Amino acid sequence: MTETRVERKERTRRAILDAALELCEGQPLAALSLRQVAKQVGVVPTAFYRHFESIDQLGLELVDESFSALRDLLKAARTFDTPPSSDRALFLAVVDNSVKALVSHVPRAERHFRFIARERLAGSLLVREAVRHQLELIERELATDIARVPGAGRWSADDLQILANLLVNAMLSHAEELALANGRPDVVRRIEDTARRQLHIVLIGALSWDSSR
Amino acid sequence: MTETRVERKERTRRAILDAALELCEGQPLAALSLRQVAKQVGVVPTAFYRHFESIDQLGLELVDESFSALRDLLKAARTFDTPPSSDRALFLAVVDNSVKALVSHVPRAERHFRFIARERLAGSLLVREAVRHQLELIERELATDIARVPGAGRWSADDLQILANLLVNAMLSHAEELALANGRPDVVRRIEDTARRQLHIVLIGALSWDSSR
DNA sequence: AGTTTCGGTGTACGTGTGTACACCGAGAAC
DNA sequence: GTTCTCGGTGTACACACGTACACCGAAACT
Repeated sequence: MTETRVERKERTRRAILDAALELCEGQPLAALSLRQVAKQVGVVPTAFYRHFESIDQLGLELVDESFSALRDLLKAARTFDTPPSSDRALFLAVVDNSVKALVSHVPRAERHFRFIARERLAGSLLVREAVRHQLELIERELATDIARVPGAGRWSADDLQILANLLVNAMLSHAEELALANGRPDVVRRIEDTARRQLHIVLIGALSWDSSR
Repeated sequence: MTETRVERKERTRRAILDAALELCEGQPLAALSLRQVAKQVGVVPTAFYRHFESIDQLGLELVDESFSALRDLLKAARTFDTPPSSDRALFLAVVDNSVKALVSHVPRAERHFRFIARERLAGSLLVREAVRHQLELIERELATDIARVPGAGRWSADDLQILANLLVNAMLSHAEELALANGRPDVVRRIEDTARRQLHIVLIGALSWDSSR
């Protein structure tokens, strides 16, 4: 009625995305059928094609959705108005901020992260590549941020990349655990603590690491 | 003929497991149909039930198969006839041995590891739990081995667990990369190098980490 | 006011699915 | 040599699937 046509279209598009995300819980996207999604939305199967040309395309959409907020959040966690002076203090602050960002954001988009965890290695080729691409972006952004800290000269470009990879992998595995924690406060706190300590260990190791060894 | 009945049964059982593993490439186990597997084996669909009561049970079998050799290999990589004297030298030797074990073993069971990577987070509840259980065993075994090195007193039980978790997660992500490398020698070498450096960084960090900080 | 656009409908078809059931035939047990 | 066991067969059914096609009706455009 008072609803314009594009609004209406956007609404059922969202409904399809949400339905897919919900029906996916506990099974991979590939095991999901068009008809299940359509039924959940309350729409006839063929209507699906008005919005997505395949389940795969829907998957790509969900991947983008899942990462868009997170990447900004992580980058923000590494920018300071007045950065700590020593390398060590700076790193510890970055770890704290990043872990806090993760712990606060993941539970707010739990279903999305469970989706990512599932599809990262089990999804179709296209979806897997999309996830991998996003993770590489995060890794690269982290590497360039690390390269900017005053004492970063000690690391070669190779080692920077490797360090960033180690950090992102650790964060990823904790994000996956968080997404499976169902927001239970004690579990979340334990994961948070583990993540912080692990990242500390890594950065302490990195600080006494010399690429020209 | 010259083939006994149990031999024959074991043979088609193996054929079913292999067929499942092969058909699984690029899709999750849950998206696999009984009939596809049966056709691949060259057997009528209902014959499947003579060996497994469900695809899920077949999955559990594959999980056990995948891990049984690896765990022994990793434990062996941490036992020395004459262990190095300093903590640091010991750790570096352990890292080298473990990485070598991984790099030599994973490509020999590539399909199994791709299977594990896929099912670890995307499989059915039962399969996921089986994988998680195996990983926890590896983690625990690593933690007790670390606890035995002379200078391990510096770490609390908590921190030991956390350290082992960090190491296993790093190894896991590299094992997954290896399994996807399709044995391409340059890629394998790069992964091996990355893994070794990352584990070094972690252990250097751990060595200058004090639980009572 | 008349026409076009387009999200959603309803029907219909061929195919693949899990599984129930009766059956077979050769190796094992007696 | 007779009987039993049991891996594998063949048929059959009800169901869910993806998708092609013609159609509808209201918003959007002219």
